[in-house]
Amino acid sequence: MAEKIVLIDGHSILNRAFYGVPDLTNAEGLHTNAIYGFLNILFKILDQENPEYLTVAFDVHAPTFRHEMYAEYKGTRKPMAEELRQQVPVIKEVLQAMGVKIIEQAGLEADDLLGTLSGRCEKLGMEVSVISGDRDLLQLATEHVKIRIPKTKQGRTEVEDYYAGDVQERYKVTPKEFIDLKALMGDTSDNIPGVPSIGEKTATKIITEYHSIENAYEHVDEVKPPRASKALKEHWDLAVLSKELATINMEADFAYEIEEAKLNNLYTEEAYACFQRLQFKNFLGRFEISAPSNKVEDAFVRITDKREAEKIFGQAMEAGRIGISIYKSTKEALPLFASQAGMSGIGLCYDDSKVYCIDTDGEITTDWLKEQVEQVSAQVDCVVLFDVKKAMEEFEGISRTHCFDGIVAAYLLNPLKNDYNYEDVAREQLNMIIEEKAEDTAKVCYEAYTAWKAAPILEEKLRAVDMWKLFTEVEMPLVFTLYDMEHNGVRVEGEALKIYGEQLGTRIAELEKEIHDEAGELFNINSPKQLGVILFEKMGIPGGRKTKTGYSTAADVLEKLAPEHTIVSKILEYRQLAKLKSTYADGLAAFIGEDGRIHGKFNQTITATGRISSTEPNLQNIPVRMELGRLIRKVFIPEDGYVFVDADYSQIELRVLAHCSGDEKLIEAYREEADIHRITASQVFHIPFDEVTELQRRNAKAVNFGIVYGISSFGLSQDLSITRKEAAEYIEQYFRTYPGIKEFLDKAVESAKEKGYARTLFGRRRPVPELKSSNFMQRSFGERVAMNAPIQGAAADIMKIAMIGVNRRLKEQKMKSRLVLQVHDELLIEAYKPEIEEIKNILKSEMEQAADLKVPLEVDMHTGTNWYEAK
DNA sequence: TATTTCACG
DNA sequence: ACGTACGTGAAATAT
Repeated sequence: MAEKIVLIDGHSILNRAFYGVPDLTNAEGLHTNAIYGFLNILFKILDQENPEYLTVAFDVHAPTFRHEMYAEYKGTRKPMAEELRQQVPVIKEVLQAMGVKIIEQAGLEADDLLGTLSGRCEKLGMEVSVISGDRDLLQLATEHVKIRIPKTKQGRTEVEDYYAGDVQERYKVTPKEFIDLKALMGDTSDNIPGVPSIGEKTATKIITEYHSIENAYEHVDEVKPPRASKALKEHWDLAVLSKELATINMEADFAYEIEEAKLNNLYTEEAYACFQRLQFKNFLGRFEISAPSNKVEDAFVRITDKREAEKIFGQAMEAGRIGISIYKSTKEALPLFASQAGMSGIGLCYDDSKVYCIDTDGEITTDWLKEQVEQVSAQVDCVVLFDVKKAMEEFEGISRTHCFDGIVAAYLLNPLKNDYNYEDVAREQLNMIIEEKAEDTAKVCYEAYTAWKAAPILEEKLRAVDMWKLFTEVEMPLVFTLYDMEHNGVRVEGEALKIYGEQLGTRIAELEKEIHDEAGELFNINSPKQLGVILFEKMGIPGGRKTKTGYSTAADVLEKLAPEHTIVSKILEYRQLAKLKSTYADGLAAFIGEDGRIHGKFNQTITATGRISSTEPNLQNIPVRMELGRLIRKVFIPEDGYVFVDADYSQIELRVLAHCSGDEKLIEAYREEADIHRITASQVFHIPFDEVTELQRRNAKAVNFGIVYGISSFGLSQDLSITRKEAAEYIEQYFRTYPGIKEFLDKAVESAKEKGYARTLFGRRRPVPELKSSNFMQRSFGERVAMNAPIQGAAADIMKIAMIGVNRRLKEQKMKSRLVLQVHDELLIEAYKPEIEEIKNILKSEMEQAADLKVPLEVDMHTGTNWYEAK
């Protein structure tokens, strides 16, 4: 059997993949759809052909790939979309990592490289497959050179194959004649002009008869139809030029060593790393779990002997920095008790030579281990862990001043990722790939090693981007503040919650019956799909917006219909109650612990802007706007002998904006400490303060909010139910009144475009990759993000600083009062009655002094015997 | 697992 | 011509 080579037209396949695969992005915000599609095609071809050789050809300069959708517009060559452009170097990296031969040569197009190579290989007696999305290459087909054109049909890629005979069959001309065919009919997508007024039909007729344009020209007077004859005479120069353009050079001069194209194992460690970074999980299965030749693993030691462990902890005490990891055995604990399963060992690393896994299997008890770790933590300069807050479930007493949390550091460096773990840190910071299927001992050692090894690198990077201070003075202390808050929990009255839920249940059942009666049939009201059909088809109510799956039944759509149709208002009420019952009444009840309190999680590494998030349950979205929902807050109660003190910042984001923009008028407005929205209305609409109407105030308020979100006329018009034009006028008027703000927002966008990230007062960064998008919508989103992130982020920073301060005071003064909730601009403290006044002082001063802005930070405070009263 | 809806700042 | 406000999380249904 002859040897086989596969030749790939790199840009053509990448381009095809880009438009054929829906947009994908990895955690870093890098677009990956074209790479994914390319590899899909590559693997499919390789699986089918199993060739001995493989080569991918690229053009050196590919600045003007046209958008397929614009191909019909003659001569319009759009610059390559940014989302595609950024993937070109990455696919080359991936191919290199897989050991695939890449050729590119200045001055030569990929076509010429492919043509020449296919000829050379055929002469060597090989079978050649050329993979391209471009039909131009059909001229290369012979009996041994097969042109393969992948097509994406309904998500699946199918490949059309053309040997010389297939070209003849499909186009009625030989591959060589195909060039002449192109010369006559032209190809707008490839900037080949062709002869005017000659299309595919005529061209085929002429070439099948005369076999070449030259021969046709010799018999030009006989060429039929007369229209074509005339065109050929008049535009002969165009035909010649077109033929030249369409002809692929098969004699190009470039060096190529066939042995370099020999296909070896594609599934290398480097390739594995690439695929992990790109998050191509379904390709990872192609990799054999090859044992890593990692030297680090030789340093792993499992310790079960207490004497040895003592010695090791003794040495660790002397170290400057230690890395620690925890593992909980999954084997022994029954799933039912998994949540209670204690620690069964730790990983410990304090230098390059050894990484220990200290196990509680033998005489070493968990309590002893905890004691050792806590003692060591106080001795060394730096204890590195991944997820310190979680580790504190085991090591409550760990040093609060010497900790370095690897995931928090990784989050600051890139807050856009979905999750943070030591495997990613090892890969990103240490260039080390950790195999998935490592054993417990290996895993725990790898984690401890990564912690120890990566910390100085993370520190260096944080310093380099000016976030070291933010990390050490805000984020790390916050870890412990959040731990305390979670640990404290908030008391919730389960019995009252149950009654509330039951009341909702009764009313929900009534509404359900009424709705079904009016609809005339039983259906699931919770299903937007079924509901849409009932309302807009069966009942014939004029539907509004559509979603990608059907009619929108969102509240703002239904509200417009409610006055006309009683069923719609009942549905709205049903929705509201169903939400309250499922999410809040039943939802919260499930989280009440044995101690009668909810210990929700406060997450530090979730949001892109620096805010904290709340889960299991979400305690940051307890209803407040509607009275019925707000009643839920009555079940949040303090312990006996305590009351709630609730403190919230007054318009912290607008104040941050006033400070950052330095706009004199806005700053002045805040110094007057009056109703800011009213002042805004008065200044924007040129009306005396006292004559501002409620409507004007509401509009001004909406604009103020809009500014913080990254204003757009569309968004504002939606919010105020006005036309886009009117909204645009409001905005323009606003910017005229506060020119400093306009300037600030413009600069925020400009700076983010230039630097690639938005930045807060305190140095926190948020990358904004969308700003580089060629897609208008994406780019506009990026612009709004660039305006919003510095404001929302700085407000988050300020609150974090305040929380740390408040918690520190509580501890320093050994108070019984405790911090229980944070809701972005609000803190809730369960205050011991004798301490109430002091708590108020602490809250006020720590919150107002958290940052020194050009406008005062103002805090509103209330007390109450439940959260409803205290707000 | 994705989509839709809706609760909060 | 494009089709949106910024940031979250949970529940339910559809796939």
